[in-house]
Amino acid sequence: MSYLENENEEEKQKAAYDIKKYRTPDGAPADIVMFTLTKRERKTVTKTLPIRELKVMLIKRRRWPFAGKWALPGGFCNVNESMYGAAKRELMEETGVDGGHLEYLGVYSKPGRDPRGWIISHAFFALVEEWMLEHRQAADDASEVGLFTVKEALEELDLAFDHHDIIADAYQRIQYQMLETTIAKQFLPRHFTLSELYQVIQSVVPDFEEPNFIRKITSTRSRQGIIEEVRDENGKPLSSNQYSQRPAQLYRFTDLVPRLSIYT
Amino acid sequence: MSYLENENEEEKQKAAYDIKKYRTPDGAPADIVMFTLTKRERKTVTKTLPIRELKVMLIKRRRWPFAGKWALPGGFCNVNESMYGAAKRELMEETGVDGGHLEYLGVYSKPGRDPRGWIISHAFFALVEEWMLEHRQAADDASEVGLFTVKEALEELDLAFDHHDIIADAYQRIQYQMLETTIAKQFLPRHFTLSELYQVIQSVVPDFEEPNFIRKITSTRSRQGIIEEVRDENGKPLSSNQYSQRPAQLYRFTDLVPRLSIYT
DNA sequence: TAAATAGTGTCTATCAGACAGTATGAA
DNA sequence: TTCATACTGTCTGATAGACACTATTTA
Repeated sequence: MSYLENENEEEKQKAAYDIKKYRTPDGAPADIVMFTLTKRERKTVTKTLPIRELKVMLIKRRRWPFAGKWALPGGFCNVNESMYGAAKRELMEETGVDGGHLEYLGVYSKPGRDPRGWIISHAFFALVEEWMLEHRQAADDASEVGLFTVKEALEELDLAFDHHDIIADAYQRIQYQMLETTIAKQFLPRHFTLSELYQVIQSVVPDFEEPNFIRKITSTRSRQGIIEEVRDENGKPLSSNQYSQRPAQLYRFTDLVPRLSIYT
Repeated sequence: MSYLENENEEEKQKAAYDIKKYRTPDGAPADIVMFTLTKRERKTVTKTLPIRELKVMLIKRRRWPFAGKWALPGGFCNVNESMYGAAKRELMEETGVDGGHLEYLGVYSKPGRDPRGWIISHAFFALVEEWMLEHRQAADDASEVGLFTVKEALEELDLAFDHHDIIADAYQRIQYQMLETTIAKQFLPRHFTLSELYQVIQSVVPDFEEPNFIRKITSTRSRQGIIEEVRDENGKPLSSNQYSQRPAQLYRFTDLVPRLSIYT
């Protein structure tokens, strides 16, 4: 039973509604902070871990506004898609790949942030693999593509719009998530050694230090937990000596979603 | 040095830019999930804790669309304010109070979510005190105001728009935050007993159970930590027998921001 | 054999978890 | 005195953190 007296009243109100009575936004783009963890083999005598560095992908704007400045890749949302859909489409256009981790970051709506008008931007962050960024085709409103360390992007570049703030926020978010969730798996092969895991964490959260890392993660939490040893069909532990002389046990993430609490 | 050949080129591009080339959104409202923890004294012989219940404030819509249905309070963002500013203004209009915890939740943009057109909604959640909701004045597009338990709101009411999803997401978020951050302080007086804290946590996260709660929180983490005993000017511990026969030690939250990690 | 990384032994202090027992003040 | 709530004692097994030690491979 409707609150309105009758259907007729509803129709009348609907007809009287004027969507253009107030000023409306001039656009709602999705901007994406695309993080990748580069992996560069070291040319040393002995086997060793590759150098991993967290980088962010930027494009140089060709047009007004902020022509010539580095900016986040992004594009306007269409009427028939959700913001997440727009971001997914953008990510696909930039990488040519439909995959990877894509997550909403927040809204950026400070008045005056875009000289084109009232533009409410939606930031996402994506975790992609390095090779995904190589197939990129220069889009219409962009020219060069660059991969920068987060430090470079935040401290050395003169970024377009409020993209400096967005990248800073995204960096903070990814650091939290690296420690509180299992997103490390986005940056690792399916099977990995504990040194690799440790290195991945450190390359995203430089302050992270845990002298007894292996001991700790293999003893308690993880054994009931978030990672597990990889074994072959006979139950024999699998190891790899790709990055070390002595072969190291391989691990994989389980599907367990860790829940943290400050009260337990 | 500019990427453009000269200032003239920039002016030309700017003049040629047509903001109305594409269809633009019809509005960007901020909708607020206002949580409050009601506190009802029990009429018992002996002193006891009040009953606390997590509730959400809804208003009954008077106009099309969804006239007669319960909905989140909210309103459209203006061109000269940020989304957060719009939410803050809404919160002020609804409660008459400029305070409390207000936090961004996310964007809701599924095509067709609003029959008025292309309306991209921004959800916030607020933690307010019960008395703040009493001074509310009926706004133009709303009539009744209601306080519902989250369970009622999610399971029994037929809500407007996609507000069911929004409330569900907000509920999940507040549950995480209750366990991972110190937002419990938003629901407690400045000085509180550990039973009160325990009760607040449980009223937001019903599954939370910790038999040795007092022991745990007073021994380790908290002693270096998130809460501390309240003492008078002579260093004598302060206690309260407001809710119990035997007076209980009072505590307060410190300014420490807890950092959790699955790897330590 | 030396070098490099992986992993274990071992020790101590602390913590978790259980549960019985004591303390305080109101009814 | 009884009752309700607030603690404390005490025990066991697990964990954290440090650091020396052993293991496995390559050069």
